Amino acid sequence: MRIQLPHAWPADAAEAVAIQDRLRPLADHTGPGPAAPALLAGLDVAYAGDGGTDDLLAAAVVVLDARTLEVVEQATAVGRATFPYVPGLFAFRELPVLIEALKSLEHTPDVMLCDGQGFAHPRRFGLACHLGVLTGLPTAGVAKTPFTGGYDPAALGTRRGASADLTDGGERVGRALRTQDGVKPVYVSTGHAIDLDTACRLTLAAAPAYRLPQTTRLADRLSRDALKAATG
DNA sequence: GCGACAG
DNA sequence: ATCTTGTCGC
Repeated sequence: MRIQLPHAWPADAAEAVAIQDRLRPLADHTGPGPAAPALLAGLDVAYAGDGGTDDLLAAAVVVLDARTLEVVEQATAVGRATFPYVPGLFAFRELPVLIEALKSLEHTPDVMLCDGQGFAHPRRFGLACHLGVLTGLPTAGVAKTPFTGGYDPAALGTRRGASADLTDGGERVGRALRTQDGVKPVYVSTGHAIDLDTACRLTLAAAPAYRLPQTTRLADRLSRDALKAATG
């Protein structure tokens, strides 16, 4: 797919925050998004380093048949970090190499599931929102741990499909979603061009057997393999 | 002021 | 994210 990283890239945290504030209004959180997507994409990045600016990064994108969850296409890209890891500015670290991997994709996914937050972010503009705005494609964030916001554990059922609102400052920012019976929930939030119900429904459909959706699992494995191949 | 903090 | 053995449980 053809996409381009913005020419201007932040030199520091203040500039990065300014960019998030400027792009935030462009994210659509009402959807409805793809009701029956044919292609799901999963993205992840593996690192070799301490979280600093010279870490080696390996990005991976997997495109799955939404119905069978079989791999249709996959791509990787390796590069150096352009930004240190800063909570809340996570996207500036991973986006460049993720975009590179996406460029070599022949298929255009109907929705992309990101490893991290979307709207459930201190400035309501997590990685999934950023990637959605840059690509124009529907995106959702599926994080392994919560970031901004909290939920009432007592309100979260123990069975697969159970969920509880993630709220932050009285605002609903996402949902804690149980993808397997008795397993820790994942934290879903909207990225762009999708609504929370659809994001949760697709996440659940992509996670028929394990806690994490197959998109995330395969992208995670592919990114590690790519990093290992680049490192030796 | 202090602690917490997606990956 | 990454560093990592054994171990509890189905």
